Amino acid sequence: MSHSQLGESYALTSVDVALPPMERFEEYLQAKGKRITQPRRILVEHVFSKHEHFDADALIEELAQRDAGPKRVSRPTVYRTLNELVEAGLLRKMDIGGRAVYEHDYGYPDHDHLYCTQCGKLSEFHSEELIRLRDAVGREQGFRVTGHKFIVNGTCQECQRKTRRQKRKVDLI
Amino acid sequence: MSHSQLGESYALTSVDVALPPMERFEEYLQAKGKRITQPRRILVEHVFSKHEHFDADALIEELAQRDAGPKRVSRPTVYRTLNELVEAGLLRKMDIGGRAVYEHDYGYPDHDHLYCTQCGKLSEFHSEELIRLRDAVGREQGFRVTGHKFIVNGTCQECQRKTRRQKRKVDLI
DNA sequence: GGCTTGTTGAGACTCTTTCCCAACAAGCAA
DNA sequence: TTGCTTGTTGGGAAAGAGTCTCAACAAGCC
Repeated sequence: MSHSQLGESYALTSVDVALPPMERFEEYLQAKGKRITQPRRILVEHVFSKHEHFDADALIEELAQRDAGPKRVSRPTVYRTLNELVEAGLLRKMDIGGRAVYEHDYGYPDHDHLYCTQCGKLSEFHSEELIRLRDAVGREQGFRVTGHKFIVNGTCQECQRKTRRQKRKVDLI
Repeated sequence: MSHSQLGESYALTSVDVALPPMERFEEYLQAKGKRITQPRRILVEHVFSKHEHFDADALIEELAQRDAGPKRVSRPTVYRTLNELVEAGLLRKMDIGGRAVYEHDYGYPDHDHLYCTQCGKLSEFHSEELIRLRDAVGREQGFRVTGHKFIVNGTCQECQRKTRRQKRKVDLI
C-alpha cells in the first residue's frame, strides 16, 4: 500500500499531522488489539482519498462500483468500520435531517456548517468566538463540555440567485 | 372543548401569544383547507398539556394508555399530525442521535440545548450572542440564514457527581 | 506452516417512519 | 337535519437505515 500517495493528496488541505490516516488508524487498531485487515484498509484508503461529506450508503455504492470483484466491502463491514473510524477520531459523524453524514476529522481543522435547505449543500466555517461562547455557557450551567454540533440553516448564494431569477420570470407574467 | 383551561396552564411558562395552541392550529388547518378532526384535537391537547421533550413513540404510548378506548390515536396519525404541527410552527423537531425529538415552539422562547451524553438529559439555554454570531457568519458568506441547530454535548452536573463517586470507590480498592 | 481468535459477508432482523386503501366522518349545501 | 363530497383515519404492509447472527475465513502469533 502506498502511504506516500495518500499522505500527499491529504496534505493539500490538512493542518499538520504526524501520520497519514491509515497509519493513524493502525495505531488505534493495535492499541485496541484489533486486526489490520484488507477491508479496513480499502475503506480507509477510499474515504481519505477525497474530502467531501458522504453517507454510508454512498460509500457502499462507491466501493461496489470501484472494486466490483474481490475488493468489495460488505455493508455490515462498512458500518462497523465507520464506527471504528469515528471512535478513532479519524471521522466525524453528524446527522442532517435524520441521516448520518460523515466527514474527515483527523488532520482537518475544526469547523461548523452552513446547510442550504434548498440544494442540500454543506459548507464550512470556523469561529473561535463560538467555542468561547459554548464554553462560557457550559461553565455557567455547571456542565462539562466535550463538544458541540452547530448547523446554520438557510439558503446558499447560488440558490438565492436561482430564486431571484425565478421570481423575475414570474413577475413578467 | 375548553380553550381557557389549555390557555391558562400554557400561560405559566409561555411568552405572550395571541392564541392557545389548538386555536392557532385551527387557523393553520383552515388556511390549508384541512379539517379539524377529533384525533388532531386529542393529540394537540395532549402535547401542549406539558412541556417536556418527547418522541413519537412515547406519544403513541401515552395516548394509548390515557385513552385506551375510543379516543386512541393511531400511529400513522400521530406521525402525520406531528409533521403538521411542525409545519404549522407549533412544534420544533430535532434529531438527537438519529432519533426525532419534539418540543414546543409556538409561544416558547427561542433556546438551544445542552445534551448530557451520559444520561441523555436535555437542558436549555438562550444566548443572544449566538444569534448575533450566527447572523454575522451568514452575512460574511452570502448565506441567507433562516435558523440553526446548536447542541452542546457533555456531562451534566449530576452525572459529574456520579462519576466522581464512582471514581472514589474505585480508588479505595 | 499450523493454530487461535478476531473479522467478514450473507441474510435475517429491528426500529422508526411512511405508504396503501377501505371505512369513516368533517363540513358544506339544500 | 339530511345527504353528499372529499379529506382523514387506522390497520397492516412496506420502506430505509443500521445492527445482529453465525459459519467461513484470514490476521498474526508460535
